[in-house]
Amino acid sequence: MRIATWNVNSVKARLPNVQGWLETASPDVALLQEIKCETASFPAKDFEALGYEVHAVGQKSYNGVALLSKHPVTDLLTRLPGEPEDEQARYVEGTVQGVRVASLYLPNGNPVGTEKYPYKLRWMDRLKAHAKGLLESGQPVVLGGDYNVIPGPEDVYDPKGWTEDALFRQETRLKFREILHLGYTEAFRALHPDMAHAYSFWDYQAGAWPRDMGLRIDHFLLSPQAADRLTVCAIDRGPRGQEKASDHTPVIVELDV
DNA sequence: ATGGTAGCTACGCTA
Repeated sequence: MRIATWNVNSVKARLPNVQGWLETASPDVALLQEIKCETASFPAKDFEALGYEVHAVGQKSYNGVALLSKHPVTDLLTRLPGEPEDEQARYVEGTVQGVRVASLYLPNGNPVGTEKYPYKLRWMDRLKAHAKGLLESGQPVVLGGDYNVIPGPEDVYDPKGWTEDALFRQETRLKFREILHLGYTEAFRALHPDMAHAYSFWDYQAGAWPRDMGLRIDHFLLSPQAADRLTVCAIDRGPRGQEKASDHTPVIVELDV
C-alpha cells in the first residue's frame, strides 16, 4: 500500500498540480493538508474522477485536511479528541484495508510568545494522548501530515538561525520525541539515517527553493505493526519545481500490506 | 538590505 502526504497550500489553487501528481504517483491513499476551503466546496468530483473516495474536513480560508483513498474508508474521525471547543480543521482519520490512517496539520506555533505557541503544544499533547490509544488497538497505524516540527539539526538548512523558531525550539522537539517514545517510528529517518538536505518544504520567499534552503517538517509516524511492513519512504521533490507549486512537496511511504 | 512570496479575501492574517 502506497500512502502519500502533501501540504498543497490551497486545493483549488493547486488542482492541476495535485491531479497530475496523483495520476503519475498513483498512491492508494493521499493525505492532504491546508486545503484552505470549506468542506462543502472541496472539489471532490475532480478526485473521484481519478478513482478516489474523498473525505475532506475544511473551514473557511485556513487549514483543512483531506483523506483520499482508492479503497473504502471506514470508521471516520474528523477531529482530534481532547479540546472540543477547538474549531480548527486539522485532523481526519479512517481505516483503509485494516490500516488506521490519519491526515494531520499540526499548528505552526509562530510567533512564540503569543497564544499560537501554547496552542501548538496543547495540540501535540492531544495528539500524544490519541496516538497512545491507537497503539493499544494493535492494528497498523500511519499518522501522516504537516507536523510543523523540524526533528533535528540535519533537517534544516540553518539550524542556528532556527533555534528559537516554534518549528525547531527544544520544547517542540522534545514533545515530538515524546510521541515517538510511545512506540512510533518516524519513517523517513528510520530508512535514511544519514541523508542530508532531505527537505519537504521551501519558503516562497528569498529564493529558498533554488538555493535549497529547506526544512523537513512533513512526516509519517508508524506504529510497530506498520513499521514492520515499511519498505519505502521517499520525498518527491518534483512538484516543488513546477509552475504554481505548493511550498511543500509530497512524501511517500510504502507498506507491504 | 528589517525585505522577500503566496493564498484567501477584499484588508489583514497566516504561513
